[in-house]
Amino acid sequence: MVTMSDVAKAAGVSRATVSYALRGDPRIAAATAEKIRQAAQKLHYNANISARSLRSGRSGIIGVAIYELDRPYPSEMSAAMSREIARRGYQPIVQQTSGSKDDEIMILQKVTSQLCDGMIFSPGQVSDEELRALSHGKPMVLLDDISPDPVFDSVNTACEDGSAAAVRHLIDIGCKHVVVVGPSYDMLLDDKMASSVVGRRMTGCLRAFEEAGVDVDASNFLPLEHWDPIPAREAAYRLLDSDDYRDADGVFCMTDTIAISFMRGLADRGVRVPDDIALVGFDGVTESEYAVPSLTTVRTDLDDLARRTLDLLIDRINANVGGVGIDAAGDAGDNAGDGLAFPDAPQRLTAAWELVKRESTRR
Amino acid sequence: MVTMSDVAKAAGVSRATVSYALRGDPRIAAATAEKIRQAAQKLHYNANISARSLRSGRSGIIGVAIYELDRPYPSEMSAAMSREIARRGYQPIVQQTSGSKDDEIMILQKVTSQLCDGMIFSPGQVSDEELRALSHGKPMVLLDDISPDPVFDSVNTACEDGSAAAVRHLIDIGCKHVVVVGPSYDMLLDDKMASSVVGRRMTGCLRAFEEAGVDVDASNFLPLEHWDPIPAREAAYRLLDSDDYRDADGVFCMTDTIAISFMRGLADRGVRVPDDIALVGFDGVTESEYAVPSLTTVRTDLDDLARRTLDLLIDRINANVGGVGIDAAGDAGDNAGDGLAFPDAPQRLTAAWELVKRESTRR
DNA sequence: TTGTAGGCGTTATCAC
DNA sequence: GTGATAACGCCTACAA
Repeated sequence: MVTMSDVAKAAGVSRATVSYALRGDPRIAAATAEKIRQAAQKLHYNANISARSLRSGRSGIIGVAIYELDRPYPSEMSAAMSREIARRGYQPIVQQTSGSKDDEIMILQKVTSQLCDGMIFSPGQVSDEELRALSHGKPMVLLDDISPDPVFDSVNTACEDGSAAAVRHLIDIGCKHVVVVGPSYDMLLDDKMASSVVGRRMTGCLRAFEEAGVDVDASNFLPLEHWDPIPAREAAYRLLDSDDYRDADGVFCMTDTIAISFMRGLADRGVRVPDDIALVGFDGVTESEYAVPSLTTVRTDLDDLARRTLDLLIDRINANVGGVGIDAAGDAGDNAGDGLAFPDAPQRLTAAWELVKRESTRR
Repeated sequence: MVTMSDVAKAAGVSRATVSYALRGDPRIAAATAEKIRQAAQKLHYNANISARSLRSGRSGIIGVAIYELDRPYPSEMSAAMSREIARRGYQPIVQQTSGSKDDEIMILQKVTSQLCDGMIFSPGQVSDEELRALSHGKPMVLLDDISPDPVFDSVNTACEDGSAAAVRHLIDIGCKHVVVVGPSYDMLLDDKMASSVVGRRMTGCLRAFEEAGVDVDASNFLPLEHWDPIPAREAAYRLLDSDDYRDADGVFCMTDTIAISFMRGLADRGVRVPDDIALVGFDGVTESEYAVPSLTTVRTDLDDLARRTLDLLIDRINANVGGVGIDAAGDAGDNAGDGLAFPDAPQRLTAAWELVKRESTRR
């Protein structure tokens, strides 16, 4: 391994000078800096991240921790985040939380919060308060976190407006009995109605029903225990087999993956989409465009999502630099939260989206 | 941040004792060790990875660097790798190489080879020799790397046998004119025929054709500049529009993503699968099961792939420890078996696979 | 069985 | 402008 000392020796200067020069400190003479850069280049020098991180607390890495890397939406989102992180001059790393709480904690404790200058996290089981403790004062932006009393910045998908648009579209094309696949009707009574993704998407649906003058009951909702392909496919059988849903002619599935699996379930029974049942999904994954029939969906603009997320995160990272530098009196990060020179209130943004109309609702 | 000193103070011992105890060194008395563990637990102590890595060169992290995280196959593969890495007690991190050579180099230089005890890499543009330099002596296992003179261990998909099975299956169900989508017929003259994924898959196809007594010419191959959805969809139009392929009745696409896009292209023109044209893919992504019609495919067993990959990698990591430390009596059982302090020759394994027959070839 | 001490490569605080 | 020098938190020979 070639270290800073090697570069210093090659350039005939001290280690300190190398450090300054490579980091672009203006105090170093241009000629010296150039000489040092060339020496570094020739030796294929690369700063040791562990050493830098140990000494300065900064690594140049931004971490993305996400649930289920093997599903289309999370993986396309991670890819978009990775690209945007790289574009901002940071190194992206992605981690899979697999949905278990221990896993999420482990990842944050062991890797992300230690190694990363900032984190992008899609919280599953861990509460905001726990996250605060796990973040070690490092900046973090949450995805689709709607907790009533937010601790971190977050960027959300357009749950309400998007879902409302989906249901409205089904009604517009003439559906008389629209069924929403995902939530249970009982959800209405749940106190998480306003603070969870499913609750907010359901709220959007209800708004659309109401605006269209449609009375809603349990037969407008087909609950899904897990938002996975197999239960979603079987949900289609349930819909077809139950008297409650027999005249259903329009279905809104809360994710594209559910929609595509549901569509497969309909195909298993020979039900035609959109002729017999029209179908709308949510997310706008690539797969939705290539399905047969292609899927109408509420597409989240992932590039916009990534851009907004990194705007927030990098602002916080830069703010932290100023803060940490003066931070001689221990880790004030926590207790000074409501004080002066400290971060403003958590922001909450929504990513751009659009309803993409395709064959599954073409009538 | 709570350091080892804090734990030492809380437990009333020295830092060294804490280090030994937490790493399970048998020299520490059981009672002392337990006391230390409890103190660490209570203080929520977590070893600082940067410090550990700087001092010992080991971080407990294994990195996966892969091309295009937003495609189904790579993302499902990364997820399988992540799970297996975690199962072995390491922390997984995933990075997207995006296919550019600079990117691959950057990732290896700046992050992976520095931070990780071992790497799993799916090489795109970088040659084996360059990789050797970039690896900094850290163990690495390559995926689907078929270079004639391998430097690293690798685990491959069953390119030849899998492709042969795909083509054979199309012939078995009665296809008279099978077209392989992906490679160009000119590939045969290419010197990378034996050392690239596309070349080896093509070799498998040729074997199946030959065994079936089918004469092959350019009309059995439909080249694809990029293995992406849009060109694949358009390839279907090309197939239908060209006289060369007019009587094609069976198609083998070199990946599932190509197959599904191609199938979409056929649907655009009202061509029925499998009635008019039968279709086989390669990979076995989840999506292939939910497509309509469901896609017959050469499924790679990703769990098996991950298992074999980590068997190789962790062996090398442990061997490296033996080499680096002066650990005389160490677990020589593994590494000192053959030869001296030098690693054995690169191994090359193939992941389990199966031909999954589905609707797209049901006749 | 446990403590002491030195150093991993970098950055930051001083002098010069 | 540049160069010594001291940490950052941990690991590990060696001493006790």
